[in-house]
Amino acid sequence: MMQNLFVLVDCNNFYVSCERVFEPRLQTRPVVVVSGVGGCALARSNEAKKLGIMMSQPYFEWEQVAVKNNIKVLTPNFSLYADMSNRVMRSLTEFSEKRQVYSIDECFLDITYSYTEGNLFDFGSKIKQKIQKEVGIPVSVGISITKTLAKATNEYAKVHIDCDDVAVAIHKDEIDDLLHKTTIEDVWGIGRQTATKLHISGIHTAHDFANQNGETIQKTYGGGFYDTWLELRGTQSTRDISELRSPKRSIMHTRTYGEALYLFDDLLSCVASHASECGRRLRARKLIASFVTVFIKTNRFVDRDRRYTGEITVGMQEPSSDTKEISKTAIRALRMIFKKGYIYKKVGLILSGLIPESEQQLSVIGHQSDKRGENIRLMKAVDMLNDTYGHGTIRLALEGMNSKRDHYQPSHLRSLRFTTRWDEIKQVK
DNA sequence: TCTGGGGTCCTAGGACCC
DNA sequence: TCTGGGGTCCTAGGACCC
Repeated sequence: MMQNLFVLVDCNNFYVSCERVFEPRLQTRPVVVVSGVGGCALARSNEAKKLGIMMSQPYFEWEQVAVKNNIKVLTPNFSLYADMSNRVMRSLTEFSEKRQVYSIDECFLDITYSYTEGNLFDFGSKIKQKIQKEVGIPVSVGISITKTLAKATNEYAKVHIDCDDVAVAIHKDEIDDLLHKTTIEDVWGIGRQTATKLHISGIHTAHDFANQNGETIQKTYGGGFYDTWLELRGTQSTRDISELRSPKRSIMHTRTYGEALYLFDDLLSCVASHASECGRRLRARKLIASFVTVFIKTNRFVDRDRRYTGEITVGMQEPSSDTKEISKTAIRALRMIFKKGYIYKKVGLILSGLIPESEQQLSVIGHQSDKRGENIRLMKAVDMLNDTYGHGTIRLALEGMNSKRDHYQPSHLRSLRFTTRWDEIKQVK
């Protein structure tokens, strides 16, 4: 039987690396990209990691460290990252036709059939060099016989400096060694909760886990973990790994607000602006939605008796991408979950039951479908104007005009959109 | 004072059917 | 006086990922 071969290419400290491509002065300085002003750490340069800043750690906990060590703190520039990601992924097509873009900074290549001869380590190095040269982003490469093992191999390459960011684990002894050196929480698919349970059972490494009884794993931890168990043992699981993954299942927009929201009307304008944003993304993908989920949450760090989460999913009258319909449904949902007396911090909206626009049922005849045609033209006009003149130029009256809750992205900490905006292109003096 | 946002999948339990 | 069992679908919530 032929052995499968998977490559995982993972960009190192991706957001930070993108920033450094366009601002070489940041090359030697510790850099952290945070989720927003006063937010959590999303990406850290190696220097910042060494200073002890943890992933997702809130800014106020490391503010002192940042000041003392002259850390450059940036808010994210997602249009830049998305564009850089596309460049990386495009460069990778040369190495395999079977490619799965797993996230903005990770890509699996299935080279089972395309890879014929030569040293796999050299193959990995070639990938690394090409991406560095063409895009300027440093990557790590892990190669093994299942995707879960390729993930672990990649992690190994990142941690062990002598690997030079490339590692291969194909033969039994190599895989055994890898499993011994991989702690259980570093296994792909095993998070904090499960890791805690496993530690209690005396399972501390990937090797311990792989040597459990499969049936016990399935019974105790569930089917998802059985897949992980199989993959660590070198058997490809049934998890779908093809490029042709199912299309998007949901679209969501959520926000944590700086100020306290306690009136129904406060939440109403949040929900309305989420509806607009979700509608815009929906239309950009030429989809219509069947269900709207609304949730409202109080501060999760507050005492239990002051905490509340309301969440409900409501069907649309008919699937649609019309912001007004989405908003109407969302407000109906909000009425069902709103409780007076709580201080809300987070409001979100999720659209699901997504269907291609082209499959819309023409359910109603007469004036209603005329009206629908009118609405579709209206939404197109709104999207066009907002694309041209900026988000929020045209919005629903409910979203409010002068609200502090406007979708204001503080841009003074954000780098320029070098690759997607002519007026922000990098200038050479 | 301060603690992100956008996703997917699995499971348990209830409703309902035959 | 007794009160099956299997299957499916839906929902809420949890766990995990980046």
